[in-house]
Amino acid sequence: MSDQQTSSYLDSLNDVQRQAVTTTDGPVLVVAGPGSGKTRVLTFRIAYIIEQGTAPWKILALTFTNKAAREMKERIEKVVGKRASYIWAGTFHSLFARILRVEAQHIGYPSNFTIYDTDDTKSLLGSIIREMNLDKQVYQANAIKNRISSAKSSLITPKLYEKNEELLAQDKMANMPLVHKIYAAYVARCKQAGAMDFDDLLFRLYELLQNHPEVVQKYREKFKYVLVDEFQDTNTLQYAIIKRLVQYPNSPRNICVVGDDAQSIYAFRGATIQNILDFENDFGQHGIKTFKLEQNYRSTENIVNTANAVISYNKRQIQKEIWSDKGVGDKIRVIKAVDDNEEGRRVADTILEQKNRYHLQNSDIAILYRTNSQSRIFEEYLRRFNIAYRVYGGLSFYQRKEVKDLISYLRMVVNPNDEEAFRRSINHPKRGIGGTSLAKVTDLARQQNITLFEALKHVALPKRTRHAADGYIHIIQEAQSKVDTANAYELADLIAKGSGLTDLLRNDKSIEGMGRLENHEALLDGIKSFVEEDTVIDTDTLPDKSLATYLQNIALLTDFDSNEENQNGDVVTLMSVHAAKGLEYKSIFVVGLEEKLFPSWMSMDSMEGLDEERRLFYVAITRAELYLTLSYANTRYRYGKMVMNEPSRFLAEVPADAVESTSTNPRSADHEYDKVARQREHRARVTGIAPRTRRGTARFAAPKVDPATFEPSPASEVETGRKVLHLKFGEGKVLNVDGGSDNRIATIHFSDLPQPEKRIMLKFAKLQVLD
DNA sequence: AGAGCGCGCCTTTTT
DNA sequence: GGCGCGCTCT
Repeated sequence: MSDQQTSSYLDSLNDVQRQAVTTTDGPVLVVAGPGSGKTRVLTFRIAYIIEQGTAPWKILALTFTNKAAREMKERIEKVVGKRASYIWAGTFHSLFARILRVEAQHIGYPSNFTIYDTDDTKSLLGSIIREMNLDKQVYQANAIKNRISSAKSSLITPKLYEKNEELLAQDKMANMPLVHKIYAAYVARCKQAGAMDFDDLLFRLYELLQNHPEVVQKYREKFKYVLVDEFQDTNTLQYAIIKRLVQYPNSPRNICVVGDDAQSIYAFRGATIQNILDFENDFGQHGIKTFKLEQNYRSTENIVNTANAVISYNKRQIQKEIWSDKGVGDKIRVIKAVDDNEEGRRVADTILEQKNRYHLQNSDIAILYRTNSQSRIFEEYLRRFNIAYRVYGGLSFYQRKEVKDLISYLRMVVNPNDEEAFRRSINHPKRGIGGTSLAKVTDLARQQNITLFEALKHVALPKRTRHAADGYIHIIQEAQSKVDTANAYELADLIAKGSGLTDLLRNDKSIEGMGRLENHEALLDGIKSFVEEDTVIDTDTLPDKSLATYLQNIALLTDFDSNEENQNGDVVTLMSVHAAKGLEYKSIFVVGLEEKLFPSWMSMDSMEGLDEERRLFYVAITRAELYLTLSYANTRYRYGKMVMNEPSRFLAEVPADAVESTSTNPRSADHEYDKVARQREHRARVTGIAPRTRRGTARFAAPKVDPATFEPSPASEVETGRKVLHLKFGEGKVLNVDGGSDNRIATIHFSDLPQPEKRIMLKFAKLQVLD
């Protein structure tokens, strides 16, 4: 790459940023305030390392969300080109899962292991608690899940737990002395099922690196540069893994961590800002360099000063001075509403007003709340005001019941040991295998130490039930027999029809039922587009379109990630403050600023809890570029009961001179609107049909090309220079074809796309050669 | 074995 | 105010 290009992006940085980018060797700590260009530093740093001659696949960049990773890769690609796709950039969970699949045999797991999500974990814990004859009111699956999760995050195995007086005492206090037994059983059952939960993806990797010198050696040699984003949100376990990778004799210790103690908001998940302090100790004697990014390029002075004032109420923090030169800006507006309905209406009303007055797009605006359940009321009023919106978080697409039902069958096909998938699919659709039969199956499985699926094959059952069981076994095995030849969509289609799931949903004519069918079909569409149109992403691992690969891909997706291609609509964003981290909007509404809600009642009994809530408020405020509106309601409905709320203490911490003095409440909504709204509300109450929310709708793009006239050509005809048509991406020109004869990959330029260049596997893609 | 009904829990935040 | 689970009746 030319010096010119190098200097052009380095020139766009300020002094500290540039030093943070070019100090590539040895340990580096970057303390980055909000809006200080942290992502720019990270991406330019990686680009710079590549330009200095390091191969992209020797760089490991760890983030917390897929979105952050994707954004980083895209921005690096703009500087260094397609080489960027070889960088190991991704979330802790997804990259570690990738390594674990390769190394699975070392730890006695199949490489096709299942990833248990939160529901699977809770359900398995429920089974264990039931089998141990414990009172589930006392032993709550959720609480135990958290105990186990934090044990794993602190590197405590069941064996260590059993010997840990402090943990045992805590459990006794909570009247749950047998948690350690449940923990041990849970780990054993996961292993037996060939499954890992989210924490296992970290913990098992840690154990792998700990116990297998040749494996840790391999990855130490592989990763010459390690970068960690949002370091303040790492937990002990994550930091332990990082250290394992970079702390060894004669290591260059090329590690760069970027974080902001003021934005640490995941302590509840075991994250600890202690890691930042420890980092300075752990790497202190190896010439650690610290850079503080203190200039905020995002927000007006009013917003930055408010944020500074608020965070100063926290005791422990790394000293820094965040400043802005973007001008004073508008004052902060506070909306005081009598109840949650009025809050919803006034926020929607203010959004309209801002759109008019400042010429804002919907996409310039976000509403942030403490708990996902608060979204409903805003959805309602935005809909009434005809403002397009999108809700992030809450139930993700892949957590919907009807989606999980089909996926549980697919999981059985890939990993028949998967206990939770078995339990979920065995009697849904109903085929007459209820509790009694299942108990027989479970008994046999325990007796002979075989999986539930194996036990089902051999257990003695009444004739009718046997027949039903054979039907279930047949459909799973039929799919299994094709697993090596059929792609994910062919198998999913076979299962959807063969299991009776599609028919079951088709026969449900209720409104909810139709929504479920829609989601079921959206899932199948999604699998289809995975098979037909997916581009090459993981160049490192074997790219293929198998069901196993599909399941691996979706296991770690959140609501955020499932629809990046076509979410560019002009919509107002609604999400929790946690989900908003790293994002920015011209106008931000932080709502529900009430005691017991924000700060949450759960964290109000401790200083640490309150400090974390305050950091959360800090994160919320600092998302705003130009306009910040805070709102609260005196009363709101909770569990259908009206509760009174004091305004949040955080409101009192906002400097008075930053707030609009004339409390210019937005004029109350006009009467015409109110009348319509009331009528609609009345109708909803009478019919019992709630207005449909937008959450349940399908999110997969319609093809740009008319499928009726589309005629795919044989892959062999796709050659460099050819003009081709792609169902989803439209017309494109083949720039290059590489890869072996069996695995040809074409680089195609689609002029209609924001990111025109796609790498497409010819084996699966359907392309029509035009000339 | 399944349908129907009532009870109780729920709401922090996420990979 | 809604959902899931378990109990009861068929």
